[in-house]
Amino acid sequence: MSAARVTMATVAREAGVSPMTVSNVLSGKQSVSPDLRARVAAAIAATGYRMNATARTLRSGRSGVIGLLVPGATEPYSYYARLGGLVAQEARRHGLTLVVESPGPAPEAETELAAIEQGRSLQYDGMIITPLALGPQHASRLPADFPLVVLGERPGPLGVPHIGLPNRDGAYAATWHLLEQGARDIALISGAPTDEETVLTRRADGYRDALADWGPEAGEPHLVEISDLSPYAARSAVRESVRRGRRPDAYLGITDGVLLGALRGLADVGLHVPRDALAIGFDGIPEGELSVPSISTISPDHAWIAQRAVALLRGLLEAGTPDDLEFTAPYVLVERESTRR
Amino acid sequence: MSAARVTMATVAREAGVSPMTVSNVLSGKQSVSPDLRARVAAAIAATGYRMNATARTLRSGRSGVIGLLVPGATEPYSYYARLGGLVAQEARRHGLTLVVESPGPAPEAETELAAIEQGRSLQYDGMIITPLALGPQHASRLPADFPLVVLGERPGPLGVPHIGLPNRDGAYAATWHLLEQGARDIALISGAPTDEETVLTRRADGYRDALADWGPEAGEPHLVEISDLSPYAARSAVRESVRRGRRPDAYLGITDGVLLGALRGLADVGLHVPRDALAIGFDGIPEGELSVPSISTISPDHAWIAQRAVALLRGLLEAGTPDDLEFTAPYVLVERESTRR
DNA sequence: TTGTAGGCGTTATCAG
DNA sequence: CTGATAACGCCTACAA
Repeated sequence: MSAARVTMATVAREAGVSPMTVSNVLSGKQSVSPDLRARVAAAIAATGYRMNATARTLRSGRSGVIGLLVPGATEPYSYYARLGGLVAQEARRHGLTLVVESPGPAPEAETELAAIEQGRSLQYDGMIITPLALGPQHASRLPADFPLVVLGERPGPLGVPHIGLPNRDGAYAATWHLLEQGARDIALISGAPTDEETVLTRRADGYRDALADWGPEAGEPHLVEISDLSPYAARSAVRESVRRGRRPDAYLGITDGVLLGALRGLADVGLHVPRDALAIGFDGIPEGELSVPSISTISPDHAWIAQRAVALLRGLLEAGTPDDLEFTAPYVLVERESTRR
Repeated sequence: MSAARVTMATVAREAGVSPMTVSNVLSGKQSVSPDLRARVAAAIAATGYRMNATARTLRSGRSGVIGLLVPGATEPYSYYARLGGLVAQEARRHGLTLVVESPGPAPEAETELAAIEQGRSLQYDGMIITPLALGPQHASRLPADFPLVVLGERPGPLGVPHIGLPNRDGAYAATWHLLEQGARDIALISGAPTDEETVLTRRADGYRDALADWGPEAGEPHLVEISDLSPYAARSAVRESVRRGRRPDAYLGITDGVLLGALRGLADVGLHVPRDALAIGFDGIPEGELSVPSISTISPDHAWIAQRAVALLRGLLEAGTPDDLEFTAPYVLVERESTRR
């Protein structure tokens, strides 16, 4: 005995009304008399009916689902896990469902494009994306008629709303804070510099500018180079750099995750923060408050970003391209144990 | 000028074939002559056609999407973030797409049921769920004809495949390890005990049994009670318990996240692990390897769980209910700094 | 306020 | 190997 399919027609028959009336009751669009409304509700309960969202989407052209594309959300100390939660909450407030797509942490343009394609294919109403690998050269391959909001450094100027992070200014503030705390030999822990403008180059700019503005006694820029932005890479890179005799009096981590890996690397060689070196990160992940020592950080306003991203996407859905396309998230410098002498 | 809709019919016209042939080329079900295959491919490229997965799902009854329901995946130190990544990877290997639904960390049965309903409504082929609040009393409200695989403690015996964690045995092993390392006053950091069988009660059982088996000198069971399973709750609970004069020589955290919060709480009052107390957790989250000190833990085999969960779900999709419904994940005790004298 | 007709884009089925 | 037909479950548009 296979369970009979229950559709709106089934419910309609049970309630003695037309399918359209069932639809109206469910969507609450048209006004339906209380009598029928009750009969339909009873019939739904009796039949165990559940809406087929797929059919609704096919017909109406709207799914009520938005996608969030974040790289490496399942990696340890990922900034994106936190952001994802806030965006989901904000989406729910507006009656939208959020689904998260998270390709691996390796930034591959094809993977990112495929994830966008998939969201489009699944008829998401739009997506909020954080491209890591997409550059201006891929701009033409982004679907033109698919609402997109870009977070973080953008792949060149597209006609797409964009929420940037305060990368340069934040890194500047972080570096300045280290200098104020007495640091005079600050190492930046980051990936190899590139020609393109990325989050790495922007933050490195802020770091260098701060050192330059402070004056000669701020010391020269110095990079502890890591192969990827994982805490693991940072751990071994910092450990080896210390073993090779490099002993800066402060570290600026390109992300909080990287900085936490660096702290672990320092512990590996018996060094202690803030006693032996100061340290500050970037991202404001919650784990930074719980670590020992807790880490100072540049914390962009994640709630602001989530709210703005969803608002921009909703604007795209309802009103077309807005006037203002460029936004930069506010930030605060959070001072914790890792920069306290 | 609005972009014209491009459907299979458009492609078919461009290629001079029927829509059915386009469908066959795309799905690879039927064999199509190389000539037509090439013409269709060219037409797809020329028109910029993308499949509408919604329509395909409606007609075929299969979406190729499976849902993963994990509570609090975006919370700091969540065990589920890690697991989600592995399940996604495993699903991809089988041509399935995984989407993650993550209600907040608060265990509310209605929220969990709603998330399952939503997955069903969106025509997911099935879901892998980790119910926190669902109990036997909700069993009847689970959709009967919707493939489900349950992870963790199950809401009573359902006719549903279930992968359990080695909760009792793992907690036993963890406690025993602390005893072997010399601990004689071990506190369990956990939520208030309940009547129902939950992850909390199972792990507490293992803890108590190990103390009993060791003998009188193992000391009495002692609970540091936390209001929820977050690291924040653990931090304040442990800190306050120390301030009230409680000074056990070891802690067993009900989860790694809880234990990391506890370490932070100990640091708040100037206590150091492993010098002043030993500590071990449960879950094997990657952050436990990176913290200072790194934490010993009971680490269930996450890859095994992910693989088995997807295999079970696929079995449900293709072959109906399997013979074996009950599985328990293997685990290893990972010894790190937090239990090294 | 309620009902009827038709189609959203795809694929199952079966005939050619 | 290819194509015509119909249907998946719902909602837009319009009529009653």
